Amino acid sequence: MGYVPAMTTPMHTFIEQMGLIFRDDGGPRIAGQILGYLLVEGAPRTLGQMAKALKISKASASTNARLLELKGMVLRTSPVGQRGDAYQALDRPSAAAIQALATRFRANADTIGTLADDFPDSHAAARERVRHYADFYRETAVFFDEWIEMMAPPATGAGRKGRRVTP
Amino acid sequence: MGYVPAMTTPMHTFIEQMGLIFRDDGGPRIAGQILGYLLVEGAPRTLGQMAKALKISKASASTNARLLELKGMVLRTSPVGQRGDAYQALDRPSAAAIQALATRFRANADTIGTLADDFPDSHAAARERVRHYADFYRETAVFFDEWIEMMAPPATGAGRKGRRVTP
DNA sequence: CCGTGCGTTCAATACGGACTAAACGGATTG
DNA sequence: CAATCCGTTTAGTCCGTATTGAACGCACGG
Repeated sequence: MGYVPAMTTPMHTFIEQMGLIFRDDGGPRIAGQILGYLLVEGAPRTLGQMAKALKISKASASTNARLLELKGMVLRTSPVGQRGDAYQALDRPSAAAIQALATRFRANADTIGTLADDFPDSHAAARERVRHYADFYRETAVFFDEWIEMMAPPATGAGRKGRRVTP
Repeated sequence: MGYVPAMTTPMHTFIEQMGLIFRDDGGPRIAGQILGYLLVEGAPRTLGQMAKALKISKASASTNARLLELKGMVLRTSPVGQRGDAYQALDRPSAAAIQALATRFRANADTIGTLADDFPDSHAAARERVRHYADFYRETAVFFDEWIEMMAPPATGAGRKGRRVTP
């Protein structure tokens, strides 16, 4: 089969960049590319479509799409009258990312705080330092939550155009 | 050489946990351990001390300590009358981490926003979606900055013992 | 029932990056 | 200078994990 001349549209560049960003965040590059692809497409896309468009295996598409779903950045739909599932980018994917960050921070705060409680009195100063550290984590988690809430107005006006899809 | 019976204090557990947290954040495990160690110790410690305490090579200690310094989570001091440098945990290491996060978000927002501008009119809807995405990044970065500022009262009292080392 | 299309799971591979030992360079001390 | 003592650089190893091809399970359609 002949070459596709590797024509690179701005959309391609964006998708590639999303992969890099995701990678820098410590995640799989391909998950970022899928998110980018779904953002560009807008409408739901199947695993087969992703695989072909991004030149990856179906297995990789499946794994990473489910990862995105787990992170709450992508919605999985199973439209009636269609063979398989389909995935679709959410309006505000990064909100879910922040949410996850808040959760992790809270968990870290708890873990560290508990450990600090075990410090013996001989290390009272260290115990204080570590507790402060844990406190910062916890307070930051709270702050994140407030930010999420502020950005996603649930009902009371001020809510951009983001209408809520009644579940 | 004889075994050290692997006696594990709560402090050790904390240090180990810091390594795991750092790893989950996508960084080198050892950098987290160093930060944990410095938090426990409180006072400045040299590369040699870190290497021995954490059972790692000097090279690794050097590399990861400098990484922490780069991230602004650790302070490098060169006390007069001492042979080498020493590192010391900052009062609020995680503030620097958030700061870095804000910077990355801003960079991401810029990159994505620029790429979106290149989208042709045939993809106007996608362009809008991507722009929204970039906007969220940017606004979140601003929010992070405000949070940092709120947590670190710059001059007006409350300034703990953190005197500034005039350079 | 068989054949087809789909998503997931599994074992194997490839790749990247952490970590190390050893060499290097620069300053200090006798 | 010679002898150390540091910190950094370098080249190489090792380990984790992303990614894949192939096998599997399942639902539908003939």
